[in-house]
Amino acid sequence: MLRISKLTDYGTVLLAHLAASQSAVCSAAEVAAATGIATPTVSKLLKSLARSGLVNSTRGSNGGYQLSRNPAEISATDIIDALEGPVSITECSASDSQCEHEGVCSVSGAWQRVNVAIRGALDSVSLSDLSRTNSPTPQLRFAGLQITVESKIK
Amino acid sequence: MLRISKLTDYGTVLLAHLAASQSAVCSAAEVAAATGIATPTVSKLLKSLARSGLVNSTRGSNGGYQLSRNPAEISATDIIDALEGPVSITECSASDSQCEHEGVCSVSGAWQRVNVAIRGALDSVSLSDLSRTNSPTPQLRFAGLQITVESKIK
DNA sequence: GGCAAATAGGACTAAAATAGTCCCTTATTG
DNA sequence: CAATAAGGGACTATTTTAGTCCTATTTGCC
Repeated sequence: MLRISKLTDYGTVLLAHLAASQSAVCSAAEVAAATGIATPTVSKLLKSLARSGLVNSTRGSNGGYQLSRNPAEISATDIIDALEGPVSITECSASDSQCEHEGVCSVSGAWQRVNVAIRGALDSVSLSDLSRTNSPTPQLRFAGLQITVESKIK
Repeated sequence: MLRISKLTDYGTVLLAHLAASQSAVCSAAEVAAATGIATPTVSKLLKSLARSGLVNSTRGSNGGYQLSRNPAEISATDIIDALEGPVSITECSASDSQCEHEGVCSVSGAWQRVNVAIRGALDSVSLSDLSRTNSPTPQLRFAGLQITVESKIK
């Protein structure tokens, strides 16, 4: 339902923990203990985050992970790109189009506007925003509809 | 990956067809024929759209569906809400929270900003925007990253 | 009245994406 | 050279999404 995956949400929690640890090197096991997320999952996520350059890894004894840059310089877009691939609101891929409806579809064009706008929204939120302590979740209303916005991991 | 489901994309195509049919009543079968989407699927989607009030239905012989209001007054948010439930970027539900990580999670708060921003973006796009004829899909770049934005049904 | 055309609703199956675990390899330190 | 920790990937399980089908109800028309 237009939402990020659980793993991406977990990933944000991990990054927030690393941000809080202020450049100290944390092992996957430490992060798992601190966040309550299962160790193999933490391990998997940190590996992905390392591959995409959001965290630096050190191998060997006393090794672990640390943020590669300042939390203020890591955006929600960066995190989502790292863990789910590039944000794109609709699915079919330009290169190997397997869509049977070519020539009939009258839609496609304007989803781009949506996509750019969403990307802009995501760009404007940084990891430091995301890791601020949890104020009591207000119930927002927007355009008359209730918006439920909670972290999976609350 | 932060994308709308295929069914929602189909739904948009159906609505675009109804918009093009200028208030004439269209049966599910007609719409299916016109769009190339399988009849049972079209039927299912139009039922949902009717339940959420985006289209009006007439039963019986010569019955069918038509838009309940002007295409300019139907936003992307309306469509997504109707077919996927309310937009919310993270998952856990306020009422029956089953999240095991309570008290540990430092994140949750700011996803709200993201969510409101996304909702704003979606609100700014109407069905009439979405159904404009398909200009040759440009390859956008945004913040250095390639954005792939295509309709599943192209 | 009776038949045909449509939607309403929901049950069900199939397919795909997501989540989660585990094993083995490689690097580093003491 | 033993212990610690990340790297990489295979694999399974779970959940979500997609898609189909069946039966009931409503309406128009002959």
